[in-house]
Amino acid sequence: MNLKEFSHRIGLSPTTVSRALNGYPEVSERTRRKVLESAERLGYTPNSRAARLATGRAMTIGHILPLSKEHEMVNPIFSDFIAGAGEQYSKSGYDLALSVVRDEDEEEAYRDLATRGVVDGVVIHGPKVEDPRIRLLGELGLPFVVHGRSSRVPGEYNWVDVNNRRAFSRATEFLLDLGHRRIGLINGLDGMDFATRRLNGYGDALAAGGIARDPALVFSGEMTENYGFATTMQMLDSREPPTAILISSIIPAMGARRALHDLGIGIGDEVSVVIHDDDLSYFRNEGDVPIFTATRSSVREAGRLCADILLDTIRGAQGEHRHVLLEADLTLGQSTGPAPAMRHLLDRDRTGALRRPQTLT
Amino acid sequence: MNLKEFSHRIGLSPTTVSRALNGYPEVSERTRRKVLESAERLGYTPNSRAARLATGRAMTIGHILPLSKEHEMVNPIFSDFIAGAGEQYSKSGYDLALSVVRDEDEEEAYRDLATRGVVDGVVIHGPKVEDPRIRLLGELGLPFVVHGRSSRVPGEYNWVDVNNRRAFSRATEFLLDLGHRRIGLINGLDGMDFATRRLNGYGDALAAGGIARDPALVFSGEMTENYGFATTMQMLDSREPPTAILISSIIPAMGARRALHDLGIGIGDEVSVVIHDDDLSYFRNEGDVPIFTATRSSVREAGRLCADILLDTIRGAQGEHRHVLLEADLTLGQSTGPAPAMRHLLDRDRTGALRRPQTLT
DNA sequence: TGAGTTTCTCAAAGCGCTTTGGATAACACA
DNA sequence: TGTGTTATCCAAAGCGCTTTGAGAAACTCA
Repeated sequence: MNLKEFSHRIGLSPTTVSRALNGYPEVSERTRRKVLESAERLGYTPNSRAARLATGRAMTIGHILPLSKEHEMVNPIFSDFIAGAGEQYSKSGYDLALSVVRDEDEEEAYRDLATRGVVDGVVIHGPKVEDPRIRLLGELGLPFVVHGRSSRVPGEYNWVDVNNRRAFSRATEFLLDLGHRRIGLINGLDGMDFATRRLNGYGDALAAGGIARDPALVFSGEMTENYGFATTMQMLDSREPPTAILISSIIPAMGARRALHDLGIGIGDEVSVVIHDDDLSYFRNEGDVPIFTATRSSVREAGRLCADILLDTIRGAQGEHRHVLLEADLTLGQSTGPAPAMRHLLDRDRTGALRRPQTLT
Repeated sequence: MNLKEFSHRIGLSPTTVSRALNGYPEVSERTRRKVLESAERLGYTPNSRAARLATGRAMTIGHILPLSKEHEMVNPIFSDFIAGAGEQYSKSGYDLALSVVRDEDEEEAYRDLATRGVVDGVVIHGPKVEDPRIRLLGELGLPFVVHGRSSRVPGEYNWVDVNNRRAFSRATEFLLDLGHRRIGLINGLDGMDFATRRLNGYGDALAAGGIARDPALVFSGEMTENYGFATTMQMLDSREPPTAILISSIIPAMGARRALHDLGIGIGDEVSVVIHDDDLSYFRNEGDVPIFTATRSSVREAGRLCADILLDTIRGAQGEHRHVLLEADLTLGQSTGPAPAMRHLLDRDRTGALRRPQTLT
């Protein structure tokens, strides 16, 4: 049923019905209620295709899901982010358009979305250092928000990010306080902005503690289970293995755990592990005492925030660009303990931080 | 730039340009090339909003991502499925619309997509036994394909499914052959069609082996890491613990592994584990010898197949509904070995199946 | 009762494309 | 030169809605 027929059936003009449905003030509350109720009863919903053409608004937000060239891997945080953002879109009557493209076609995909007019704005995922997409979208005049930030990009833009540098310097400090001196870092892919910031945070804390950075203890790569396994194996197989490891995501942490178990090394005992936890819905780091000591920040919440900011921008919130910097909280889990050399201090332990991990057997 | 201006600039009529761009035969190859090239050069792309209204086609496929009520969990296979399907959509010039809704609003969401005319077809994810969505979409007249199947639903429909029953009966037989007699099953949520079929497959093999099903060894729930941990703990804490466990996904398998390690039980040694592996891109069960013995079937491939079938249906492939039943292959990993009581047979082992797992230390 | 206000109707333009049908131009062949 | 074919053009309708402006009807208040 279309507007013409519907309005005819309920004895009103198309104009009035359209106004009633779109909340214009020229129609009385009584009529509006009547229209809304009749629409419900007769099952009339305006055709979005027509409305989009008429208004010039797509009422749609675009997300681009790039498949990494190497492993054709999907970003594991993507679906939780989308869940958060999608919730907000629905509330505001917006749809979500998802384009799956190979890495190298990503810029073209943004251009395409813009010129075809199928979205009113987009979200940039996984920004790299000096990410070219930010400039591109500025030129295209398409509103956007970045999940993360991009270092060394001139100008202002909307973003929502975790304070990665701070999170990783705190995590490193925490390990230093426990007496660890050789601390490994299993980081994200080189060139990713978040990975750079985490590396800097790690470096900050080491420098403050007067410890030299050992390149043999720092890894970057795509964050799979196997990557965590292989890097952990490599570190522990070396002449000077670390006593603690920092891991950028819970997924490679699974691999690290597997490596440590295979080697018969106790976690939180002989080797401590701290992870960054995106609070993925299908992979919660939970329990009375969480499995891993972690810096945590909900990626779903970040999705909600990005959506809110983008929708505000699209609805014409003039003025400055908006930024949200989320602090990650450090939560204590079973995976950390004093460095082996520090074990004799255990009796004197009075801080929660130095408590030995619970054992479950 | 719109069609009018573009066609004027290149000295052709809008009609001819539209025909050239849409591949109609009334235009010569020479002109078509000229149009295509000029469009590229001047950056003209038809406005999709207008095209959609004019043609009555949305050129968009809808996917609904329901958030489970209990844990607000996102289906972890969703993003890989989408990656597969999305690839095919792009190739055919289709867009993907994603709606994130709470569980209980899902049917309403399909209705909405249909009446608003924003999609030409939809994919049904995670079908339950007697899933009401199938009937609903039939009534709405919206083309669809189901990823999975739904038992006890009358009538025909398009689907792509793994032979879950066969996969799990084979996995169970495999364990029986290794001498296991008490085999646990950590399954998906009750009521999910795939979970029912897997349970049946497990039951088939036990029955064929003359073994009674012990309800204390069968679990169903949302497939999180913690679920795998808790159920494994519970089973092994019982008076008659299993010597082997079947797990419906690699994610709870992580939890099971954690439980076994915490209890100091050797995997593949004291307790064997077989998983179903969806071949998730961020969580591959790989290695020279895979971590887990597994029944494997790529969910991304399933996404591609679903997309192909749906697009064919939309493009008017008349005739019967299409079905694809994928067989899962059983791949041997490090997580299985003969049942403890069978250990004395090891010397006589001549089959690959009975080979003890490699150890990495 | 008349002026002002509110509510609704009507007619029409416009969004930018697709699609149809008939007219015209260009070309080939006899 | 005429006929038939092919390539292009033009004008116009239509997709189903939004939005505007002008005017009629109903109501409110002095």
